[in-house]
Amino acid sequence: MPPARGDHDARRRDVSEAVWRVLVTRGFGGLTLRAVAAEMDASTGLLTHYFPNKRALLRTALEILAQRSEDRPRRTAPAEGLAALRTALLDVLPLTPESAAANRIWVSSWDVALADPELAAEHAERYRRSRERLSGHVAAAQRRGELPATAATADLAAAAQGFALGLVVQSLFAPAEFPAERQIALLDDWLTTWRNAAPGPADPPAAGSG
Amino acid sequence: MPPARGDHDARRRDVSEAVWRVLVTRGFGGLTLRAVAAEMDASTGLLTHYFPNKRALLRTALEILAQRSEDRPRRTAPAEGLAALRTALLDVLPLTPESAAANRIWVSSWDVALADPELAAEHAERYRRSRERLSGHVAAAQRRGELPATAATADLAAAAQGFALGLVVQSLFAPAEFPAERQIALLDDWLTTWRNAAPGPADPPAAGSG
DNA sequence: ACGGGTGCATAACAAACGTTTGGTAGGTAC
DNA sequence: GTACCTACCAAACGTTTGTTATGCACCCGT
Repeated sequence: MPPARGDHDARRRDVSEAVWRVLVTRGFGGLTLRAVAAEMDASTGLLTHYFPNKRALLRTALEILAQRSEDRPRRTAPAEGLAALRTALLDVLPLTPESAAANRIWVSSWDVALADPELAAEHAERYRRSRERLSGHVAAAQRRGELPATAATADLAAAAQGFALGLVVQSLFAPAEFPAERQIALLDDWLTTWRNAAPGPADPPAAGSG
Repeated sequence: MPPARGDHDARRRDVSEAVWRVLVTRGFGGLTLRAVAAEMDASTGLLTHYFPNKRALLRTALEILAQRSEDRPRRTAPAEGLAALRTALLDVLPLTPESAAANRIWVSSWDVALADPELAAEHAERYRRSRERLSGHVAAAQRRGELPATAATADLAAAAQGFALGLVVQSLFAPAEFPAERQIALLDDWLTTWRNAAPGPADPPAAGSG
């Protein structure tokens, strides 16, 4: 039996957290084994002991990133329908410094991910799942008459995710222009507009035909 | 007088295009002087002859990226108001392979940009200008009653840009799920929903109440 | 036609990179 | 106590990075 089996996973988590800290300050372009090792006052030998190569380290870093996004202290749970959708989107936005750091890493990861088909597929899968989760809330909201039932559920979910993602990017580059209150206000305006379209005061001229 | 004055700028453009091609396939993480040199069948000596260092090369690469976005064959011009806003957003979306490549590079650039305050500031400025351009169309649409006058012009412009940016990211990672027609449909649904909110089911049209 | 400066390749450079190796400390099993 | 396995360090490996130095070929004004 290995002497310290439980320590193994804990150590891996230590490494991942050091990776996290490096990514926050230097991005993926500055992610090197030496930087990570220095960040945790260790040697590169330690890293290679727990990860076969840099790619594996990077992969688990992205997993940690995804997990942190899921395990992050959720704002609420009991809400349903449109309120639940709002909550889910609020959880994504960089409203706090911690969330801003996490989002910063997310955005940075898109460079490596887009350059590597395998990583791109994993990222795509994550966003697909996120969209499915949102779809659940959208569907509930549609049943409750809080969102227009005429629109496709998946389309509304995609629009919601897109709106949140875009707002994240804008906020990261111009934090002064997009303080937390404004991000929330923009989201609420958007949700309200869509909810007001729910009963539908009749939309004959809507005409999606370009 | 230099023997080939016109050639100089032309050569710089050649280099920039090679940079472009490298970025499309390998992203900013794979942008090296040797890769660029090989891409244009030249040596690294040529690169250093036209650019003092890699940072300068990267900087002009980002400028080329911005310029290409501006010089790209615009869809139309005569449109005004909501139609102009729609056109401007359509110009951003990755509806064609070329636009997808350009957007891919945009997204990739966020990693280097976020890690470098100077580049981040330049990026932020570009997005701010883009938002201002959109604001012009939004304001016109509001005057025409095509968008709710109750909402702040800047907020609507920010929401529009956010929506487009987020849709770009989603489309890049899941091109199969977001073909051009769906991107357009999502955008039109979004615009239509907002336009239907313009007269306001409870608000008198164009009433300027505080 | 001929010197001078430009345009660029060739080649070297130190630094930093990911990875590999040899070895030590300390715990567990027998 | 002996054998062994895990955890880890220190150092070195060969490669790739950005940058610099040297030298040749061409075009130009004179």
